Amino acid sequence: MSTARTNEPATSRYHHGDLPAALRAATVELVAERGPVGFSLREVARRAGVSHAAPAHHFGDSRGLLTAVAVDGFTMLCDAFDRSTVGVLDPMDRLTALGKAYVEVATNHVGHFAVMWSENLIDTTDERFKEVSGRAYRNLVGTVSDVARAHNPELDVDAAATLTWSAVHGLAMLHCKTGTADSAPSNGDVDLQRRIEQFSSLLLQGFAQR
Amino acid sequence: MSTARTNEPATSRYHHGDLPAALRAATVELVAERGPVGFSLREVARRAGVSHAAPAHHFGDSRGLLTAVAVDGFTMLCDAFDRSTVGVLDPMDRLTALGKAYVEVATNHVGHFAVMWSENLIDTTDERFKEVSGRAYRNLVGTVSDVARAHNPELDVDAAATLTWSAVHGLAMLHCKTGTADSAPSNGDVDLQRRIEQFSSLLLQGFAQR
DNA sequence: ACCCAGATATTTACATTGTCAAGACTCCTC
DNA sequence: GAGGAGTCTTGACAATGTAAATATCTGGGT
Repeated sequence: MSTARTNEPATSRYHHGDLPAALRAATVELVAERGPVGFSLREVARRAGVSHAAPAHHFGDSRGLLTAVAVDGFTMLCDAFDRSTVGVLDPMDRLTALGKAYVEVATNHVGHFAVMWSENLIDTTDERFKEVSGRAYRNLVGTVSDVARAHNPELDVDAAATLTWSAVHGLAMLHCKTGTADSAPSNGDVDLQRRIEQFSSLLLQGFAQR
Repeated sequence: MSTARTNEPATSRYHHGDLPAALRAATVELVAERGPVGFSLREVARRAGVSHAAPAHHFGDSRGLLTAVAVDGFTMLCDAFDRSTVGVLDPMDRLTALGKAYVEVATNHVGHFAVMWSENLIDTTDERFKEVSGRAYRNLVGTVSDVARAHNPELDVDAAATLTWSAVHGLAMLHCKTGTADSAPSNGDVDLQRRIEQFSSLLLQGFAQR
């Protein structure tokens, strides 16, 4: 009879089982509630049911944990990008699909998303972070480039890509209200999904024109 | 013989002279150095040469001081908007002028700018904040609306305005690196001024098309 | 000239946080 | 079933934000 270790409540054991995962989850939850600034290492430890110094062993410091969460978020974004464009051939349709995927991640993973763009809280020089965030960006740039190649050879690809990235990022930022109540310039009450379609349409009209 | 109060070094006096202004200045400086997260009320007080509790009397708490700085920033933005469009009649030229003014403020007032968009650190329900940030936004929306009226009656003004705001904001965000070293998706080495011109061109092409 | 009320700044105090170092516990391997 | 690596806790320290009590200055009325 082996002891039913795996069925025992994690709280009763000295070793947590999968503390890193629990800490990531608690972080995401906390950030979604209080915003990236309301994050606290000790509160995360509290929610995971461990002592305040436990996270250090797995993630180093506060920045390390948040960076790990940011990497998770960008990984999800890359996956969503890939899923959204599989089988889609027309470059314009692909670009629209990327936009929708971006919004989807921003909406369904508010905690991750807020951390991903809190550049002051994470280590943007982290290798894994650079790799995965760069991959997401390159996916977008490549698709914009395809649009140009297909519809408008004279398009400044670099400028168009930056514009697209800025627009979709700015939109997500304006829409992503974590922690604090509601904010200033009013995001309007138009839902995000519809918004991204409008953006795609407007941007693509500009891109396709020669 | 009146005592030369006004000529004495401020440090020797119990009363500071204009502490609110000194605290705002110290805040802007500190944020420009260490980013909005590196901000600390005690450090600001230290730089202003007063005790750590002095700011409370003028700004309430930490959030109050940052909110005041954000209001200053948006006020400067509104002023820059007004200055940039005086005498400019064509709606498209006006819109481009607004974009340049925005970038100018973002570039020349990094500290203010970082605080303006740190929604988690300021009180976005503050009346003065809502007034002045709303005014800036309305200025932009109105101009986009004028573009539509002049060149394309069928343009969805609301969508176009949000896109413009998102784009210019996203760009400024990606470009505005306070505190931390350098960041991820690489803003490229194209300078901001040129970038905003490219954006204007691309966006306006899309807007003008029917 | 004097004094006092209100504004301004300091001092003291306390709870919270991030990080470090030292110790306790557990699990796996030999 | 002992040892060692990995995991978690405990205790401590400096820094921070905020509140309350105290000290100092300023300006105006008498």
